[in-house]
Amino acid sequence: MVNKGTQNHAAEVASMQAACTHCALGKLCFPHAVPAAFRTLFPIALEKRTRLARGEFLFHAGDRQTGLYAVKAGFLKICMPLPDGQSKIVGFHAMGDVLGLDGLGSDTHTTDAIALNGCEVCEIPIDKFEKLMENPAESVHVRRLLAHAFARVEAQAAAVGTLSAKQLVATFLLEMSGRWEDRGYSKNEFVLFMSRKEIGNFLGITFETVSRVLSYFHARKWISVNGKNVLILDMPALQMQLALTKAAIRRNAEV
Amino acid sequence: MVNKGTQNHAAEVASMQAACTHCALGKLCFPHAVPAAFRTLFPIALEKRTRLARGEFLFHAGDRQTGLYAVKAGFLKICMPLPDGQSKIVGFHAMGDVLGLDGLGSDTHTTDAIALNGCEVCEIPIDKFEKLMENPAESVHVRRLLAHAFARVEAQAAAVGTLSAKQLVATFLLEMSGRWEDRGYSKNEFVLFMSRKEIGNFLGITFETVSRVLSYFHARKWISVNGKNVLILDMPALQMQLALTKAAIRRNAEV
DNA sequence: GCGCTCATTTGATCTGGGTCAAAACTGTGC
DNA sequence: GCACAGTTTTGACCCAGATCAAATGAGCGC
Repeated sequence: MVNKGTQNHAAEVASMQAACTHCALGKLCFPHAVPAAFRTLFPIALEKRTRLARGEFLFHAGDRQTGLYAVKAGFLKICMPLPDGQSKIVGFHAMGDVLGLDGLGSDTHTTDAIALNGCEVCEIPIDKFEKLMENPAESVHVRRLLAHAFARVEAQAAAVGTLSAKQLVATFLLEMSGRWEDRGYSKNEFVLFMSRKEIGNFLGITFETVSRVLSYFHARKWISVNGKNVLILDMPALQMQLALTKAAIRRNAEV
Repeated sequence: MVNKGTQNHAAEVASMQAACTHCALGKLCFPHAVPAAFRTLFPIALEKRTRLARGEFLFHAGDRQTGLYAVKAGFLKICMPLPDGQSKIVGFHAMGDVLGLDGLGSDTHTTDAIALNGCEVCEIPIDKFEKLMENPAESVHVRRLLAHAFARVEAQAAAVGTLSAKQLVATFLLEMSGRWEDRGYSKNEFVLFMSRKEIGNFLGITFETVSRVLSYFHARKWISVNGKNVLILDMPALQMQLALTKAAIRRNAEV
């Protein structure tokens, strides 16, 4: 784990309090219904701001949990190690997302968090976090964060293994679009911050299929793709893709 | 929602306190590291014990959350509604499992919970629950429950969409085996409490494929299947199935 | 710019598992 | 017991997406 900037500690914390209180992330950092109290308390508890280079790990699966993290800038992927030594990407995270919640169950991270590019990440050490949790208001807040994360992953699990390749890619594009929109950027034009291989790994299909589906959407003029740059031209057409569930599941669903 | 036995309320609560304090479920109810305090507090907060017949809903997706539930007896499935009106099973639950955590994020259930057979379920009303959460010890406990649920679903999401049909069914059998073992029953001989269709829906494959894979395992004498009765004859052979990840993902994994 | 590596696209073929069909089995009500 | 509906098994065939292959493009160090 990288750990820069603990040299000038007091100054750092002071500047961070200022930085976070007026932070551009605002409600995005710990995004759901942040109580004002939280935003004032949280920066005090923060001790480190970490920088990661592309490919660096924020934490490893199996690491003892030392803190919770909020992404300040850059992108990370969350990878679940598989029994055979490979790993599966279970999520992508950007500015404003909270990482490390998976460790709260067992004090040990169950996933790797890896920077996709240069990242800046705020950390709240676990002991400070636990102190914060003695305050019922903060505790409710984190409980909601966890429950949201849980519901989101459950929905993701339902989608994978149910949808066809076209539907998966369409869902993925719409999801990315929504995320950019949430962060105040265009929902129609954005940059994919991960490779086709990583998309394929995440969606459970090959990168060739990802590429083919993108080309297919492009040919229909639903999107325009140029490398990692995506322009969404016909959002409704993409949404329409989701209307029909893979027949296999449809048949099993009549339970 | 069924709601029996509120007539003789005081007596019920009293008997329940006795019942839960000495409950046969013991550590199984809210299973992870239950603090003793919890077990004594929880029954007081419990107000209802609900009985469900096969096919009845404990709660519906979209329902406002009124409580949390612990399964006392019987089996339930958790279903996620899909955009096209079908639904996907995202989990099966038995004695000792806690249901309804998904609602804590938004006060609204995101899934249906449906009884697979006659069930008995304990309920803790949400207001009592929130009162309980003012106690930091209880709040830590629930945070751990949530984080565990999160990590479990994340692992499930990684498996589906990564594994082949044989691996999925093998994983499923091993998972069931482990659950029965946790509850003090044989890990080698148990009854599947759901239909092939439900297994298929859960794993994202057709029920025909589920049936074929079970026959395949049976033919190899790794298991013996007779309807819903399963006898595991060669656990290592099943575990070996998991050693190799579906090549598609293996290739994407070299990221 | 050049050479190298890695990412992406596209084409050609193959296959696991989906689809369709039918028979056997199981349970339940009468 | 018998009739009926639902479940499970098994077989035959087919297709979406995996696999294999090859060409093109993009990024980067020198």
